[in-house]
Amino acid sequence: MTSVAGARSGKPRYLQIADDIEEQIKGGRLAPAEEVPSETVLMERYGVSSGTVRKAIAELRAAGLVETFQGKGSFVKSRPPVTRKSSDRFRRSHRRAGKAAYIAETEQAGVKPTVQVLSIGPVAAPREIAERLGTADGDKVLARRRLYFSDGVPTEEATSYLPWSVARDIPELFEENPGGGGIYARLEEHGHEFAEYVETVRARLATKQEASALGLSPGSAIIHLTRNAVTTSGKVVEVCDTIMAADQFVLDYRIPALD
Amino acid sequence: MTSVAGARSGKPRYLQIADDIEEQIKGGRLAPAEEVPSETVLMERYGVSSGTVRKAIAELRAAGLVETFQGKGSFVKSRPPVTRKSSDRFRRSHRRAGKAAYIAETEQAGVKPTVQVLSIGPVAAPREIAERLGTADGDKVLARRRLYFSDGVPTEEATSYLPWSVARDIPELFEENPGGGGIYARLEEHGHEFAEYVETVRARLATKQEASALGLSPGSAIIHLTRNAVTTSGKVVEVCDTIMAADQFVLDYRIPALD
DNA sequence: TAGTGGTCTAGACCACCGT
DNA sequence: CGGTGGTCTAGACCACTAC
Repeated sequence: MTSVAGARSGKPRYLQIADDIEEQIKGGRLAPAEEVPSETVLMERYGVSSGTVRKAIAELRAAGLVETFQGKGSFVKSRPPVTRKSSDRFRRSHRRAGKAAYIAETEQAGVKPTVQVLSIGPVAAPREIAERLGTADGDKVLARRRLYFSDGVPTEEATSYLPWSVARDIPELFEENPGGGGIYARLEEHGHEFAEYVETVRARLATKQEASALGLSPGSAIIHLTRNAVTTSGKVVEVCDTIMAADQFVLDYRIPALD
Repeated sequence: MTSVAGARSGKPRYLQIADDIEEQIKGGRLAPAEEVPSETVLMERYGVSSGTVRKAIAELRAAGLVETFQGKGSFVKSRPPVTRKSSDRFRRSHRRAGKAAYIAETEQAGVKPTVQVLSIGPVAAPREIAERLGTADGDKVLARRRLYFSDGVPTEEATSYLPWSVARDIPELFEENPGGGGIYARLEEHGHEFAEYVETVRARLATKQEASALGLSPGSAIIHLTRNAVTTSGKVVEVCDTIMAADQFVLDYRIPALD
């Protein structure tokens, strides 16, 4: 019956509560990784019902300030270090030094990189991938799916697609560890000399699957990067499709001035 | 008392409802700009209470499929055309043809571009901008803030910063319309020959201000792009800071293979 | 004034986590 | 087991829109 609620001061109660907790976080009174008071406690403290508290927490989650775990509670997010993806990470000199692109760039950021291979094997090429590879929709391609971690935190899920005609001759591409310098080094050893890489960047909200794969709260932003590796003969020998947690990456690109 | 609910088939009811409506949209049974049935109707149709219907609609809103207006209803979003930002948009030939970068790229996408100048004038350089320009924090710089529209829909808010020492000699930079080819054409006319542009891409959720400036629902993803314009003498003569609606842009970059 | 979405209540049961 | 968050109900009142 109450009703009461609503716009005592213009602003919805759940936003007032969210703002209050946000200030406590930003003011340091709630430290990173610390547990936010439970819903029961907050209901009593603010004199509201469960639904209102839950909307407030949902607001904080959407803002990326807390994450919640069923049965455990809500916790202040610790802001993880940013990994900078700079556009010189594909230099041959890195590969000659035995470093794949991911290792080269994250080491630079002072983060310990690890990789987990999720699957390697033939698949039917999805439409967009086939278009980029210049093959037909559904053609057999080699897919290498892997998950990258920075200091143990999953940050990036990447799938490389290679035309079967290219991949079948290079046995290392079917190994979990393709050897020093990564798959690009192996491709160059087999006569595929790279001329350029073309990257396409999109950003959007994470789907449920992506969020859980990267350990994100639903509603987080992700960067979707697709890269074509183009050889001097103009052939696309690899397409890499990557989903990254947006808050952990900054992408740098240099564009030469042209006429 | 009921309770009932919960996991009849593993999946929460509100997600089932959201999925059902999503299929109706993707299957074309709910056309773009069409009104989604009202909450009252949906409550009856699915036999659930208001809260459940509201969560389902919230899910669709988060996925960017519908937008809702208080007192009017929820409507299927018409998917606006994607503007592709390709990395050759700074070619001099575009400028010689009298086209600024934004015009060149959106025309290509078949969209009618318009620009609204929000402000032009001296400001104290924010820290990150000063760093990029190579001046001191708080130095006087010329700021040009403008809002870009595609087919009348706000899509991008950009602020250009130029060192005062560069800007003061070029009167056109203080005009709303800097003339054919945009400010880059004027800078080149005054002896600043560009060597390269360095772009930094970030993605995150929109703040409240950004969301309202771009007409987005809060919680939408945005792309934050910052560009340095570097001359052949190595000087940064402009820094452009841009906030874009993530669902309206795809960024393309070409990275030459280097040793 | 009738209909819409926006907020809120005071409960309920479920699923998960720790002890 | 008790505590946590996750889902849901069946209402209520408020604010806005359209007629």
